[in-house]
Amino acid sequence: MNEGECSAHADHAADCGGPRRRDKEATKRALLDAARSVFAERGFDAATTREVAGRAGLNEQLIQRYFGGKAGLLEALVESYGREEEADAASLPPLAETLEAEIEAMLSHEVGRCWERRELAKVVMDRALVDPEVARRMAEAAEGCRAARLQERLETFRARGAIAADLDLCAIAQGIATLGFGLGFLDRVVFDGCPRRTDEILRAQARVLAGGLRPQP
Amino acid sequence: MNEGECSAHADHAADCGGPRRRDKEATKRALLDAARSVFAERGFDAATTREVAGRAGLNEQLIQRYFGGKAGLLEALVESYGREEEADAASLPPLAETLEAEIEAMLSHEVGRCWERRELAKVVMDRALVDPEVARRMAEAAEGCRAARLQERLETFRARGAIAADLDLCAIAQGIATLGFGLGFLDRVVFDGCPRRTDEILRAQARVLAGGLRPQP
Amino acid sequence: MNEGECSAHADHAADCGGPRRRDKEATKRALLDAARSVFAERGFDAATTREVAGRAGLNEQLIQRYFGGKAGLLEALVESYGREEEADAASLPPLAETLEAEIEAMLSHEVGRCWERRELAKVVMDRALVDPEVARRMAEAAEGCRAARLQERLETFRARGAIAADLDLCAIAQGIATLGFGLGFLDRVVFDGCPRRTDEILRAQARVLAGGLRPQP
Amino acid sequence: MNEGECSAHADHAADCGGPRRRDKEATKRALLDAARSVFAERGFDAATTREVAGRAGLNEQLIQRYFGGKAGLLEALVESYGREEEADAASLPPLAETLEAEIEAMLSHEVGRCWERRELAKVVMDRALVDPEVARRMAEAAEGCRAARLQERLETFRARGAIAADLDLCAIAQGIATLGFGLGFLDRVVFDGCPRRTDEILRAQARVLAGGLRPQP
DNA sequence: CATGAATGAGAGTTCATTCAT
DNA sequence: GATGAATGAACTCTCATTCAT
Repeated sequence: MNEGECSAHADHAADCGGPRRRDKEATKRALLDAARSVFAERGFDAATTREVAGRAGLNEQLIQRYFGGKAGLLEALVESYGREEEADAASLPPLAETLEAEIEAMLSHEVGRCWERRELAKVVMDRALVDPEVARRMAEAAEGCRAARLQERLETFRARGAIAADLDLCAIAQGIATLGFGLGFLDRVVFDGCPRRTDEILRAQARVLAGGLRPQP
Repeated sequence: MNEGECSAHADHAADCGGPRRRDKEATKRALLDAARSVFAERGFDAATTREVAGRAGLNEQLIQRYFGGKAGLLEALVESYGREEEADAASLPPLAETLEAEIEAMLSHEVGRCWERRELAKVVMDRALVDPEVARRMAEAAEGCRAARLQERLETFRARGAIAADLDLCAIAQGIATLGFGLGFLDRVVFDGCPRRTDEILRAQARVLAGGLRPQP
Repeated sequence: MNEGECSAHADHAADCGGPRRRDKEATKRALLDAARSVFAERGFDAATTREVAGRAGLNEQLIQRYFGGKAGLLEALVESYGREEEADAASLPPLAETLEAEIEAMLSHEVGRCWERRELAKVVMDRALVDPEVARRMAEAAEGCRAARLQERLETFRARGAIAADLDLCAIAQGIATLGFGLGFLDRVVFDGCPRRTDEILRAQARVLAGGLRPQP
Repeated sequence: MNEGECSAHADHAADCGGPRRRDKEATKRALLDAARSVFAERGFDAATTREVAGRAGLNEQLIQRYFGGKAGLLEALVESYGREEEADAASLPPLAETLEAEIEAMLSHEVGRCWERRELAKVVMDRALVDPEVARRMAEAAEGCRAARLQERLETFRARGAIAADLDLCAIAQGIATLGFGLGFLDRVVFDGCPRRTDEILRAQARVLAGGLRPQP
């Protein structure tokens, strides 16, 4: 509680040089963390600023100060969702050896990411259901980042002759992206599905899809 | 109770002279219709019983009387979702000629149904995000009805020799079901995607999947 | 439930000659009994007509029909309180042999009556606290019936020379009446006092009062 | 907190310029005063927090803030009743010269106190009628404070030889306490009796009781 | 900068009652 | 005559937010 002055923030201890420096950023981050957690648990509308502040161990008033209110907190979270999606698209694993391994890896990666970001994803989906603007941004992240990147990678395989020339890779990439999100977010996060079962489904799909993409003799 | 006297009331229009009174079933239906609409639009938590009653053209208190409150209204909707899913599983189109046509038809059928039931689906998804019990029931409906039926139909095709013997059809059916729901509910309903685009994706997937399922020489 | 037609009313079976005769009076009585019980238990304001009707096994609407509403039910109870007080004043035990025995008997009688009528007394007191008109009628019953009767009996003892001539028997009778009601209603009914303890107090007071009333040499 | 700055606030008059704000203790006191008044007037159940806040000239929400709701306000009042009873028992007038004067003084003191605390007493009695726990606490205050103190004083008179040795002074003290409360609260406060008449009754009782307590030759 | 005090709006629910069957 | 349906009013309480210290 009272070791120095920045002790409350367990992780990003960073440099607390000045007597009260950087508290502002740490406070904002603590509020966002708490909000993500509370919003995910209760839904945005049912969540209260009191609980958010309480979970962050901070005064309720700071939400007003730093985010202009509950809505501002949400906006910041939605923004961070978009940013993380972009960041993630830039850090994909290297291309796999075979097409089947590649599809499996992409699906698996997507499922894993949905799980890691499950709180944020729940918050954003919760709002997307009622706020078209949020839905638009969520769709953009899905299509612009995930599907686009996926398509690029499939094009590479086509260049190697592993995929039939007459297929609409854009549509196929979108289908696979939708499947990945469906498996990762809906089945695993929302429906609390068994991870092993998801893996089986994912592998079966990868095998069939790879088979279907291959140029037929 | 008996035929005649306002028995239909499909769209609670005041088509029987006086203010639509003294018809318990019609009243309940009107409230459920209004609730589905309002809950889908605003989300359950943000929706108010006042607006539900207003949209139904009925007194707010009747929600308490017939459903025991706002929560009872929701419960009735969630129940009706499950019931409709079951009913739907019993009224599928006949098997298609080719495997590709079959997969395309099933995906298309699922997408269409998601669109027809979009309000109810939004309401249930909205709750599934915060209430594990609702999530469980939603998952059950998806797997028990959709995927199971799909698997049966694929088995028929396998019996005809159109599908390789060593494939895990259960996992594949689940994957296709997830894809269908993803395309129908997420892409079309939530993300407001273009119907034609969804169709293209759906057809591309059907073609690739059918190709991949076929016994390889 | 269905033995004949008047089976529901256990006590006043009386003559149920006609097919539905006397049901009206029995219904009113059943409602009053239930109301007395519910009002005493919860207080008038917190009691609901629903519970009253439920406890009587009758339709809520009959309260409106027969008593004009919840307030009418109360009015009927307050009236019956006054009537019972009067009736009681007319059926006192015969004069005791000694003055001490007489005072003890009167106090004891009052305490017993408070206990028998405890529900009704609670209802009336509950209203007397907030409604001056009810308070007036309750005071009238106390003074006009109890104290007046008590004074008469003390006068008889004075005529026999058992009470000093210069005492204000009216004031003394009122004091004893107040004591009796205090012991019977407050101590026993409201404060749930032990009956034996009340008896001891009552006997001690009777002895001291009788001693003090006796003409001093 | 400290002296100066609106420390008194005896009658929440806006005597410190701005609208009586930012003074927690004064706010709580004003709410309690208003609640006592409103609850006494209407009864707890019929009273509304709106009227309490209105009479205090404060926002309704502060009742939630400081007392956790309407029930908390009541609890605070019931507690204060117990505390005041105790405090009062510690500040009795000195022993009178004669036994008769002593009994008269005690009765008179009790009646006076009932009158001063009439609002609070009505509130507590109102609840004691329906809440056994409140009744228990009220009985405790009556017996533990009033009767016990009275018995002590009578013992002193017995030690002086003014009271017969064989009398049960505990029972007699309880009887006199009940009489005092009956005269003060029931007759005067509830039944709105005439103060002079109460005095007459009280004096007559004191005379008779004193006579009866005296050792008989 | 940070915090306790204060506030207005509004939600769900309960209740006694009136309306028609 | 009796019963279910319907209704408007009101209440307590919660919440996000603004005001001052």
